Amino acid sequence: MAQRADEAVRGSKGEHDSERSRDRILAAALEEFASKGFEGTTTAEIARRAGVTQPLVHYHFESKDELWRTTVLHLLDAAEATFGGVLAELSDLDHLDKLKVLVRRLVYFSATHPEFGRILAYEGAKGGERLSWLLAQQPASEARLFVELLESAAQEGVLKPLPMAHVAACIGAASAYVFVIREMMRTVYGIDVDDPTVIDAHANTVVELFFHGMTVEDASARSGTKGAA
Amino acid sequence: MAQRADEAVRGSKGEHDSERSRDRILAAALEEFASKGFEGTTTAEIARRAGVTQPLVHYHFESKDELWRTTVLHLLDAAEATFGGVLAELSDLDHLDKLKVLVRRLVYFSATHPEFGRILAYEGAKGGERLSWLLAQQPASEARLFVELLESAAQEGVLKPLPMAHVAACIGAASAYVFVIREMMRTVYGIDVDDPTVIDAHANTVVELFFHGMTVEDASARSGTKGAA
DNA sequence: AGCTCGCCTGATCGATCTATAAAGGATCTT
DNA sequence: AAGATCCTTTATAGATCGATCAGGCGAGCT
Repeated sequence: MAQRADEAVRGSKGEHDSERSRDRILAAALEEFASKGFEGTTTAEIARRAGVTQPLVHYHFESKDELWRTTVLHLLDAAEATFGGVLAELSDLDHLDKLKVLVRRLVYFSATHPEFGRILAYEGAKGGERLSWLLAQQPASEARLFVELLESAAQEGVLKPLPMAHVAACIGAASAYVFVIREMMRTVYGIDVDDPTVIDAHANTVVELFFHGMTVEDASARSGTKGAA
Repeated sequence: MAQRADEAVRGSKGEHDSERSRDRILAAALEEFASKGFEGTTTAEIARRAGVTQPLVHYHFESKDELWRTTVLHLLDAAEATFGGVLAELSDLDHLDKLKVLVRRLVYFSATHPEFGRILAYEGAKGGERLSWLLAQQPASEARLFVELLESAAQEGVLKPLPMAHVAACIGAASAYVFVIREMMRTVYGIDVDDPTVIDAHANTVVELFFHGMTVEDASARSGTKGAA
């Protein structure tokens, strides 16, 4: 119709915008799929948000399903960029320090890519083909790798003997959830999870909670108890 | 069509089944809304799952929206049954014990009513009228009450000075998430979150993690470190 | 200039969506 | 036995869904 928004902004350069349109559609799809789930998302709304017509979505992406998979692959690329090779980079550290870095990175990733947690919650709840496909891409094996690291640390004696799959799930949940339920955090607590200060505070809180607990244990005056505002 | 399933089971008694149908629709709606979100759910699928025809859904509930609200109200009733008056019941305990009981109850509620966490994640991500309505029913104020309890404990010196809204969010997330992403826990870790043993293990893990942390702190041989299988 | 190729749009199809209308049948009242 | 009431169904309206198709338009090649 009338929404083309920035055609004029690009000016008379007349450069290709095929890539441009495709990217806009992908970005719009990410928002839509993350906030309404697969079934609740319509290609028409994606197109509207991207400022293109609905058939163009099917020109660039064969089907709604393929668009979803492409969207998720982009998210997984971002995850790869954040976590890829991190274990090699941290190979000099002991298990505990390794875990701390990983947890902070997980919080950071969740804050910058809350859509991942949302899609995971959405698909992880009901199962089905899309979940199987998603997990088969790699995150399942990476999750198990994280569990193995926890178990190594436990065998080493630096972590308590806990069911590490549960621990991993708890850490993942605590890291991601506040960013997943963005609007609720704002409404209930008045917290803006996009605020970098808030992200730091959350990372500090998660690390402190999971590594040392929230209880003040007698007289142990640990050093790094920096609970931000 | 042909799905009436249990008409014969009821036998010749000829009792009213209006209540029966209504309840079946509500139960079906709960499953559907929780697993596909509001937009992704169709009244036809709810009817199919309940074994009734689609117009009957609109006979018992004015609209899809009203059906959603009624469904959520039922969930909130269950929450009220689990948490209502619990603070009075625990008024003799100190803050730390109070919190431990509350956390265990939260895990239990999340395990028996995973739909609540799913709907909360779904609506809490995107905001909007339904989220506002949901929060206005009461859970927002109860969440703040929980935060206040945490803050009291901190002022008393038994908890560390942490941003308690974050702590509350972490506890809620860690308690509920494994049950929310039921299918994913099964696929990735092979854990069946419906197993009572697993629920207990999770409660133990959450309490241990949040109160004392997962790190083995020097020589402190705490008593209650019962990490299940 | 004419042709081709890639990007994009308008028109539209069949399926499915929420919701309504009309009527069938069981039960109860009188 | 007739009528009223409640629960339920079939039929269907009007909107919207994912997807297809034919055509338009601009850039680049010949």
